[in-house]
Amino acid sequence: MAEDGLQVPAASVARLPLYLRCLEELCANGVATVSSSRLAELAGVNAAKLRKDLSHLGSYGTRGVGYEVINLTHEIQRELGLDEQSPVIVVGLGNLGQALAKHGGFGDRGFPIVALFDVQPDIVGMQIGDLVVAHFDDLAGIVAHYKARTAIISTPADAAQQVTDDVIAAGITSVLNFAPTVVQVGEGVALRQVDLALELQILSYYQPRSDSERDTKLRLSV
Amino acid sequence: MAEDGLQVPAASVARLPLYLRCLEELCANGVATVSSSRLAELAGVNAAKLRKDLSHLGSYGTRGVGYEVINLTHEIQRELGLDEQSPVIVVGLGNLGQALAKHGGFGDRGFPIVALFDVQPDIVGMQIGDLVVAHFDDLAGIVAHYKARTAIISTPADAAQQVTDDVIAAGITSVLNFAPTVVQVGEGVALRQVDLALELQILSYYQPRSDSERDTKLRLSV
DNA sequence: TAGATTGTTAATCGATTAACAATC
DNA sequence: TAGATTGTTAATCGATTAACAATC
Repeated sequence: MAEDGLQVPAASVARLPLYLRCLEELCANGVATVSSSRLAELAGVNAAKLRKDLSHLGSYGTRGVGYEVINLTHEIQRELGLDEQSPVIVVGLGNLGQALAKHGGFGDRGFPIVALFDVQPDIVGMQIGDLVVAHFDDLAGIVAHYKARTAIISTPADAAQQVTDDVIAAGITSVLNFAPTVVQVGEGVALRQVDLALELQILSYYQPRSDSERDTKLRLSV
Repeated sequence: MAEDGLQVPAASVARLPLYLRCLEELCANGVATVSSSRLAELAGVNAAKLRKDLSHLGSYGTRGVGYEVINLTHEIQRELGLDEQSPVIVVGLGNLGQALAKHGGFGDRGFPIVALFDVQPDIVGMQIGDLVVAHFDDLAGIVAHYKARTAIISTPADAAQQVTDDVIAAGITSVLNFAPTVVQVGEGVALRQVDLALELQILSYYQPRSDSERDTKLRLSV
């Protein structure tokens, strides 16, 4: 139960947004009630794991029936702290940063992008979507004005640590780093790192290879 | 030892590209030898974990000395199957797809993007970087021509499953899905899914909150 | 009631980490 | 040799899953 102050295990926390996405799709399709086995199928996970994950939030299902879609949606949103909108800033407006800034998926899910920052003279002042890129020197005032707590870092690797330090100094407490380098943050700051090329390198290991001396790791479907 | 055909644990596989990135940075800085504790520090992981991960590849360190940077780089590349370039296709050239297509980081790390596909009349024919967007109807021939085995899916959610099925039918065996929906693949196909907004929702849980009835989960640094 | 499905238990599995013998 | 660091052991920790009593 959330009221107990018990932590939800990290592996469960990482799956809750996935369930949320599936629930929202069910809701959009007019489905009112869903069983753990059906929701697990949609999310691509084991049904027992899903029930275990949900049990950390409390008992919101009905035995013999399932979960009420709208109710469970709200409980997961509450647990994740998605009750209110969280303004987000983006630092580094190269190709990826521009795409992230124009990407509607953040605002749709409670994370409106409110400000963009760069230092390049040819990028500062550029209009991207509804926003104009500000100079990184103006960070502190703008972050304070919007009460932004979350930053997306999409700078080159060699700038990422300094930018991270600076946004934290300006009041940011959640950092999503897309720069291909490890950044360090102190306690009290939440951090996730996404490296797009790294994902392809992980996939490479599982790619069936016949040319190598190693046995094929996955068989093609029968 | 890789020659034994023993599988490297999934958690270790997911970290090997991270070590690789750190090693390449060390190499660029002219560092010839590195200890597990230094490399672990750069990668942001525990040193014992790093040594355990590397032990699955074989014994490539020297006690009392450390690891030779170039040698270890090659061993990790070999283990991941990064010996040769892997041509990649991108399907769905919206904001994100365009950014991924222009993103130099893939080609730099052995994954040159060789073809782009969409179905929208205003996108097919568009030049993005060095490439022109092809129609998805021409998928099979182009995949065969480039011998592409890896696909990046950046379509809307409602198209992702059909696109995934089609690229697999065309010969793709590794799929990196950015569409915000779960896609299912059969055996013999490797799959990873990245949902950008989902990362922000996970961060939200760990964001210190004083307004909630729940205790703050992380303290601000002392 | 009978059928269905949750919430939880307990067993298993896999990942992490400190410690240290091996050894350069 | 003495100091340093790997590779591995073993203990611990956390995650997964099948099974089923509880119960709608």
